[in-house]
This record gives sequence, C-alpha cells and structure tokens, in this order.
Amino acid sequence: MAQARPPRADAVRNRQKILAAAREQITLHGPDAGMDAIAAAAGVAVGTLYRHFPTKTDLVGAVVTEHMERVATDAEAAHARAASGSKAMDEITAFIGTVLEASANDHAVKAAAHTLGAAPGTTEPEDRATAALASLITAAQADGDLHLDVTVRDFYLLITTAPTDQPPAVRARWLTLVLPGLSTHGRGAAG
Amino acid sequence: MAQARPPRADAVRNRQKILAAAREQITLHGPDAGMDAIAAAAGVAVGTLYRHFPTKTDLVGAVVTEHMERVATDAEAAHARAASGSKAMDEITAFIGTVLEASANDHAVKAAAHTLGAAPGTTEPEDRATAALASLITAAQADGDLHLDVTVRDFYLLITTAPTDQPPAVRARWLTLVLPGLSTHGRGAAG
Amino acid sequence: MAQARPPRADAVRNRQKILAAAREQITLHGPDAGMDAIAAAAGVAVGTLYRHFPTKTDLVGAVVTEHMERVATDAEAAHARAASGSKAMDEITAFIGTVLEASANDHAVKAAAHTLGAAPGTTEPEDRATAALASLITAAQADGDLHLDVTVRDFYLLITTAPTDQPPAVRARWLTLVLPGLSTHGRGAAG
Amino acid sequence: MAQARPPRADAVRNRQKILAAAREQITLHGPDAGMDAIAAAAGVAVGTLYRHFPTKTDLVGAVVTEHMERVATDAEAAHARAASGSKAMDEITAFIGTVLEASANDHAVKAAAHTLGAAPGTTEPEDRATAALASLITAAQADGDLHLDVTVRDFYLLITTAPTDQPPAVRARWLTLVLPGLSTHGRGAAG
DNA sequence: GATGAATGAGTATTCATTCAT
DNA sequence: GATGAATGAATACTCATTCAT
Repeated sequence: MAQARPPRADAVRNRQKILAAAREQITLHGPDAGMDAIAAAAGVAVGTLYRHFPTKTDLVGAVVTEHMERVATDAEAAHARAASGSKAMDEITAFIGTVLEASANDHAVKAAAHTLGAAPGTTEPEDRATAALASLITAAQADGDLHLDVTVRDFYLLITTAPTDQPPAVRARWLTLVLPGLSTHGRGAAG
Repeated sequence: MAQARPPRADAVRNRQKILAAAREQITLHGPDAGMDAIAAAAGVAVGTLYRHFPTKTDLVGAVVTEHMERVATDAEAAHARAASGSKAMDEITAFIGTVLEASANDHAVKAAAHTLGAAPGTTEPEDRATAALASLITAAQADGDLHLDVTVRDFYLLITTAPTDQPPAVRARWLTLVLPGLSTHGRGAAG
Repeated sequence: MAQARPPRADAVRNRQKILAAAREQITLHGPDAGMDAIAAAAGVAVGTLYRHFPTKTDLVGAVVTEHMERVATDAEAAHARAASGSKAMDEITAFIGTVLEASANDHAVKAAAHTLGAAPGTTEPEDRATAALASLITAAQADGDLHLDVTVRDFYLLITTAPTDQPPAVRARWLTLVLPGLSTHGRGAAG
Repeated sequence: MAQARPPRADAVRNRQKILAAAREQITLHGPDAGMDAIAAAAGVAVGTLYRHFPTKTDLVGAVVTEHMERVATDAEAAHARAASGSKAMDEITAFIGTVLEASANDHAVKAAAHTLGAAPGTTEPEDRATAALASLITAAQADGDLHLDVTVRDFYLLITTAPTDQPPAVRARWLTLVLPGLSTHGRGAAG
C-alpha cells in the first residue's frame, strides 16, 4: 500500500490562502459569498479552489471547523487556568462571553452553519472542546457554583442561540439574562 | 361618498392560499423559497402571486406580520387572564413557552425576519403585544416575582434567540435555562 | 341584413378616453407604455380597453391613424391656402416643418409605427393627405419652384426619416439640409 | 514586468461568434432580441455570453462600436484617396452612400444606438472617423464644392436619419434628395 | 358592457460546478 | 496541479391577454 505522498508546499500555501479568503468573505457577505469572489480574494482561480474543496458546503464546513478550533483552544485555556487555581465558574462565565464575542466578529460563521445544515457530528476540535468543558463543569459543580444538571450540551445550546448579530450592549444583556440559569447563585441583588 | 368596493371573494381566497403556501414553503426552505415554488404550492400562477404581493419582501413581510398577530393575541390573552386573578409570573412563563412552540412550527419566520432586515419598528400588532407585555411585567414585578430591571425588550431578545429549530426536548431545556434570568426565585431545588 | 346598431353613448366616450390616454402614455413612455398604465390613465379597466382594441397593435395603430388625421388636416389646409393665393412652395416648406414639429411632440408615435410594423397601407386619412399634397406638388412645379421629379412618396420618405427626437436646433438644421433637394432654388447664398 | 497573458484561442472564437450572433439577432428583432436567443444563435450558453459581455448594454454597445469601426475605416479610406488626387466632394458623396449601404445590412445597429441613448461621446473609432471627415470637409470646401457651413455633425445627422430599413431604390432616392443640401452644385439638370 | 383578477411565457442576470487548455 | 472559460438551471419580476364575476 503506497504511502500518501505529502502535499506539495504550494498546495498547502494555497489551502491556507483559500481558507483565509473564505473566512474574510463569509464574514463580510455571509454564506452567500460567491465562490468566484472567494477565489479572487485568495488570489487563485476557481478551479484551484474546487480542487481543495470539492463543494461549497465543504469550504464553509472547513471555515466552521476552523471556528471550532478556536473554541476548542479557548476551552482548553479556560480549563488550564482553572487547573492552576482560578475559579472554575469564573472561567465558565468568561468562556461563554469570549465565544460570544468571537462569533460576533466572525458572525457569518454561525449563519453559515445554520444555512448549510453543517455536520452535527464530531469533528476533532469539537471533541477537544467538549472534553475541556466537561472537566470545567465538573470542577464548578464540585465548587458548588454550577447547577448539577448542567451539561456540555447546555453550553452548546446557549452558544448556538446567542445573539451574535446584535450590538455589544444587547449581547451583554443577553449574558446577564442567561447566566443565572447555570449558576447556583442566581442574579444577586438586582431583583 | 362611495365605499371602496369589497374585494372579490375569489381574490380573498387566493390571498389566503398564497399566504398559507408562503408560510409552508418558507418553513420548509427558509426565506430562499422561490416565488415560483410558492405560487405552485398555492395552486396559482406567479402573476397572481405578484398581484397580491408586489415584491418578495412584501410577501415575507406579510408572513412575519401574521406571526406577530398571533404573538399579539397570545400576549393579550395572557394579560387578560392575569387581570382576572391568575399569577402574572405564571402567565409570563407560559407566554414565552407558547410563543416558542408557535415559532417552532412557523420556524422559518424568524429566519425570514432576520434575512430581510425586517422592519425594526412598529407594526400595529407589535404595538399591541408590547402594551400587553408591559402590563404583565409591571404586575409580576409588583408581585415580587420578576426582576425589576426586566423590560419588554428582554422578552423580545429571548424570543428572538429561542432555538425554534430544535426538537421539543431541547426547546424545553432552553426554557429551563433561560427563565431564572427573569424570575426572582432562581431555579429552585435543582442545584 | 340587420343594420349595425349604433354604438352606445358611453362606449363612444370610453373609446375617446382610451385614445387620449394612449396618446399621452405613448408620448410619455414610448410604445412600451403598458396596457394597464393606459387603462388606468383612461380611468377604465383593462378589460374595457381590450373590448375596444383587441390588441396592443390595434391600439397603437389607432393612435398612429389619429396622427395621420392631423397630417391630412394640415395638408388640406396648406392646399387650401395655396389655392387662395399663397405660394405653393412656401406652403410645402411650412408643411414639412409643421409635421416635423408635431411629430417631435408626439414623438413616440413614429417609434410606435416602426416598432410595431404598423400597416403600410392606405387608411382613409392617408388618402386625403396624399391627394392634397399631390395638388400642392403640381402647383409648385407649375410655379417652377419644385423639382419636376418630386412625388408624394418623397415627402413621406423625408417625413419618416425626420429627426423627431432631436432638439429643436437640430431639427431646424435638418430642414435646412433637406429642403434644397426639393426646391429648384438651391440653398441660396450660404456657400 | 509580466505581459498580461493573451486571451485563450477558444475564448476569442466565442467572442466572435457571440458578436456575430448579436449582430444578426439585433438586425432581425431589433435591440429587443433576447439574450437567450443571442446565446442560442451563437451556439453558446447564456453564461458564456455574460462572461464576455456582463450586461446587455455592453453587448449592444459592442455591436455599435463594431459598426463605428467600419465607419471610421471607410472615412479614413476616403480621406486617403482624396489626399492622393481624387476629388474630395466625390469621396464625400461616395462615403455617405457607403455608410448607408453598410447600415442597411446591419440595420438594427441604428435602432440599437437609439434605444440605448448610446454614448454621446467619444469612443476611439468615432474620434478617428470625425478626424478623417473633418479633413475631407475642409478639402471639399477649399475646392468650392461643399457649402461652407457644413460640419461633421451634419454628416452624422444625415447618417443617423438615413432610411436604412428601406429597399435599395428608396435608399438611392433618399441620397438624391439629401445631397443637394451639402453640395454647392444643386441638383443639376433634374428640375 | 364593464370590471379587475388570473394567467404564464418571457426577461435579464447570477452562480455553483465542470472541464478543456 | 493551476487556470479560467463554459455550462445551464435558477431567480425575481413584467406584461399582453383571457375570462369569471
């Protein structure tokens, strides 16, 4: 069985350029960004684009995955900080806020996911995020700060429904409304 | 002064058929549903569709307004019940659930609103809903059941971000997560 | 054989309103004026319009004929004046100018004729015009003012090619360029 | 500095086929010729047509420009002949005839120009034609054959109003009627 | 006779995808 | 592998004409 030969250097470079351009164009014009426009932004011909991503769905999927990559990184960072002393529940709160901010700027990504019915499943980065978040949850529950029935799926549910396309003030308000559902401490003095 | 003659019976029937078809098609394929497809689903020629709704935007707008109509009706009903003795906070809880269920079936409507940057403002039904909800809020706050800083906008924010396209179990879970942000009673015994 | 019953008074009135509206709309928007627009301008429903003119071609044809009516009237007036002493050649010159001006304001009419390949033929008003012009030609030739080979067809050729859609100065210049082809007196001192 | 790579051979061929088809279809059905029809006539898919001419206006513009190209070439040829001894006025006469014949076959072009309110200005070929004609005019005026007030604009006015859609005999007659407006020699012996 | 709602073929244009160079 | 020209189904919308009321 022949070894898959390693990809050519320029092919790798092209893949990166295409992903960057796709991210940019999708962010700019939503998932309706044209393939030609993406190719042009990448400084590449459409044919090349199609060699790397046989379908628009594939390309958008890749962008979404990239996004997941970032989520995973953030989750693991939060987990690491919690492991070295910071409060797990604080990390959770911060994490959700961070993801919301990131989505607000990469805004189209979520739309993309929706519109294209992107894979439900289990990409590698999603697994990493899930693992890190699960640990974080367990820790926060051990601290008595997080409701015992909260799961990773709950996080994903909230993140998916976050108002990413609203102005910052609205996004902040949404966080305020939503966090008491997780925390055991309610909303404090406000009411 | 002559009365504007009443619309013809068959024209009215067609308008209904078109709206129904639009609702259905938009639910099925999102606001990208084609005008031809909608016309076909309505058993009508495109021309007829365009006679009733000169623009796709108009048609989608009409569907959204229909939806708002229902929301307004629900809100006023809730308000009426609270006025005659039932607990305001219970009505609020039920109301949000009701809207969520309704939206789940009319699912596309939300997408529609988004995509078309639907009117920000002030359609007549929206005004009615807003008025009824405001009264409900005041009552619940007087009872000490609702956080004092909660406004109608908060309701709209939650409703807009509700996971209308998720299965019932997920929708129920979302309600559980989100209601504590409104109520002064937290999540009770769960954590 | 039954006598064709005389048209009802209101039907006659409608026909006039429609023709007026057609003239107006065609002048305004060219022969592309929509049937609905014409009907609306006439204060009549499309159905009524179609009862009077079974086809758009018919309607435009009618407008063109109306135009011919005017041409015929002008030609006969010119002829009458020449018969009572004025110079035939002067009347000819004036006549062409008059028609050109009229066409410039009813501009679309010519376009209409072209676009719709309107009947070449021999409507009654055209016949009257032709007769009057023929007399005028004979008279001017008898005066020695008009080239002997000029015919009514030449007039029609010039009129048809007149730059009706150009500004007045250009129209005047065109007359200057074209009249020497008819007159025996050339262009006088200009060259 | 890299040369812009030469267009592909088949693309060039297609461009020609499209232009030819456009000329033909526009000639046949006026500028209302459908883009689909033109594409079909060219043996090409619409998409291809749109790659070459992003807009119908562009396509018709190109056809008009082609026409102008020919006019320019004719004008320059006439000028060259006059420079090497032939009579300028004869060249002018011949030139107008030539353009008229050319237009008769490309008939629609004029309609096209009209309909689209074609550029007022200054395409490159138009400039060339204008220059050559100006020289020709000066020469003929120096010979005493052409009225002193005649300008290039007069030529364009006549050409634009020429009866390109009439049979040859009518076109010839039109020339006879119109040339005396330019020449200092009148119509000779005919009257 | 008048009304105006319904019809449906037709228009220019876009865009994901394929394939010859 | 890269290029970019070609494909063609699809889209929103128009308008002359028909026909039930």
